[in-house]
Parts: sequence; C-alpha cells; structure tokens
Amino acid sequence: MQPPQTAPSEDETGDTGDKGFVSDYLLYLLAAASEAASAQFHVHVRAHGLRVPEWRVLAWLHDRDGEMITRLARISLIEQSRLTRIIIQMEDRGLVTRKGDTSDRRRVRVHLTDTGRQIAERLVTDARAHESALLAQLEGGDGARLKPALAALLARLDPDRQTRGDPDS
Amino acid sequence: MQPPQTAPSEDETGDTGDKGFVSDYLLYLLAAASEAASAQFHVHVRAHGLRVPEWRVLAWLHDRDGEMITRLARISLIEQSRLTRIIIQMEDRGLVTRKGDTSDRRRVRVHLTDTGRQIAERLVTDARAHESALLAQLEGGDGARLKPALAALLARLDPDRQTRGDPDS
DNA sequence: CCAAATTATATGAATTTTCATACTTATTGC
DNA sequence: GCAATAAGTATGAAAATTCATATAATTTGG
Repeated sequence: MQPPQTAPSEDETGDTGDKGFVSDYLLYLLAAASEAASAQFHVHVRAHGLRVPEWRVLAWLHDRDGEMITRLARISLIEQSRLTRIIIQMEDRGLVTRKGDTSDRRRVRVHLTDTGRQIAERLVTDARAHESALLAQLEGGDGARLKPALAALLARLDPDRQTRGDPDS
Repeated sequence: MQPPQTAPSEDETGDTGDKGFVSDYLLYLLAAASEAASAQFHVHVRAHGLRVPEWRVLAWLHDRDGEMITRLARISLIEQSRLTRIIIQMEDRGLVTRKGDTSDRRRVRVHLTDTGRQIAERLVTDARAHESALLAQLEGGDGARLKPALAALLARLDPDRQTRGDPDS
C-alpha cells in the first residue's frame, strides 16, 4: 500500500530502500548512541533514588569535591538555574552541602556529605563495571577506538573543558 | 577501597590535575560529545523557530513520511506522551498533519505538509553541510572512524532500530 | 466468537525546566 | 578610587515534561 508518489524530488526512494539521512547523520548517531548506551545504567541510577543530573553531580564531586555551581553546571551538562535548584534539593536530602567561597563571595562551592560520598563511590564503582561490560560486548576493537575518538572530538569542540584544574588564579 | 582496577592508577586526592573518573567515562564522553557537537547546529535549528525535538521529527519524516507516533517517538528519542503534544503543536503550526491509519485505527500517522517539507529539506541540507565541516575539522581520521563505531554500538545495543522498514506486516 | 492481553494514543495533574532578569560581588579601565 | 562591566548565583512565572492512567482498537488463545 501507499506507493510514495507525492514526493517530487525524492532521489533515494524505491530501490536502495534503506538509509535515509537520519540513520547516518553524525549528530543523530551521537545522541542515539548516548541514549542507548546509558539507558541501562540510568535505570540503575534511578533505582538508587537519583535522577540522572544528580548522579552527574555526585560523580563530578567524587572527582573534584568543592566545585562551584557554574562549572559544575557546564561539566554536568545542566543549565545553571536548573542546577541551582537541583543542588538545593540534594542539600535537603543530605547528599551535598553548599558553602560560600571565602575568597570570592559570589561563588558557592558544593561539597559531598558522607552520605553523598558513599553513594557516589558506590555508583562510580558500578559505573566502571558497567562500562567494562559494555566495552567487552563490542568486539572488533570498535569499543577501544571509540573513547579516544570521542575525547578528540570533545577536545576540539570544547577545549576549555580539559585544562582548567585550578578554581582560582 | 576497591583494589581491582585496570584503569590508570589515579587518586581523587586532587592535586596533580589528572583525569578523574568522569573525564574518561564512556557514557560521559558520549553525552558530552553529543552535546558539544550539536550545540552549534541546535542554535541554527532554533533560529528557524524549531526546538530540537521538532527538528528531529521533521528530519525523520523527511526520510519516512507517514510514520506513526510510537515509532517516531522511539527514533526521535522523545517520550510518547510528550511527542503526542509536540505533534499537535506542530500541526497547529502547519508543519505536519495527522491522519488515522485506516488499516489499524489505533495508529496515527504523521505527514509533512508542504511547508514542513520545505523546512525539513532546508535543514537537512544545512545539517549535511554542518556535518561535513565538523568531520573535516577532525584531522587524523578520528572523524572517519567515529561514525562506524557509533553505528556498531547502536546496532549492538538497540538492534530493533535498524531493520524495520515496513510499518505493517 | 469471546475474554483477556496487548498495542497505540491521549490526557490530567504534579513536577521540572526554561527564560529573563534581579541581585551581589569582583574586575577592569581610566 | 570610581564608574562601568563582568561573573556567579538565585528566583518568578510561563512552558514543557513526566507519570500514571484512561480510552480505544487489535491480537491471541481457547
């Protein structure tokens, strides 16, 4: 049913029958792969009572405790005003604390509580295991090539992300 | 704690400025790379008065007009009830039309209007150009390797995505 | 052919998210 | 040292999103 007749200049219709634009579009592949790869683990995160952005915050603080809101937002892929509210919720739940930075009183630094750190460490451990399992599934070395390629893309597109280790200066 | 680590030995004691967990975590690299790579083009999309999910819908309909809501949702990475509302908004704006499927009256098929198709074609052209520019930026062949690796990951994690070309049957 | 299970879409209501902007503190240029 | 500008965070209000579930149509098994 429904022969595609209304398409005036459809050049890939008919015989090739496959791959349109979307299925081979880099930005789509990135978004879809990210979604698909994360789906399972995100279920695990929610099972621990956290939403994905909250997990991202905990994971980053695990690496660098005392991060300021703005940078935490950039890194965690969360818009600033949204992160502010998320941090407040997390503080209410006893996962983090907020402290004004004494040397720059505009800044608010976020620290893990003991509870927060426990959860963060547990989930980071789980995440490492999950990542290993995922990479192991991808035979043929595709998995091995993927991380460096993504890191390169990221470095090219958003150089600021790396470097900055020092909050002040 | 957690002695068994194949990863590069690093502590989160935080002084040497080395990679912590997050910066080398596959799921993070995927999400961050997706964000970073899409940022520019998404600005372009919004400049055309569309939100990102709407662009995804148009792009998919460009490839396969008359898709049903559920599948459009899966492919466009949008939750179903949200897509229903987005489609209604898009219909109100004259970008798509909804038609009940006569052979399965539960289904609603979404079609591009002439206006919708015009915009879709324009943006697909722009997206192709943007992708080329992006890949060209990534010297060293990383760019070339990226798409196949992502496609493989996707195929492994979500096999259903590919195959299905026939709505009925 | 019927009852039960499944699939497809829509919708109410609570929660989240966004956007613009206010507010406070710091920095820059003169 | 001061005005102008920038940086960091918070917040109100509008809009979007989620979650659970309703409704309707189809399929399945007996």
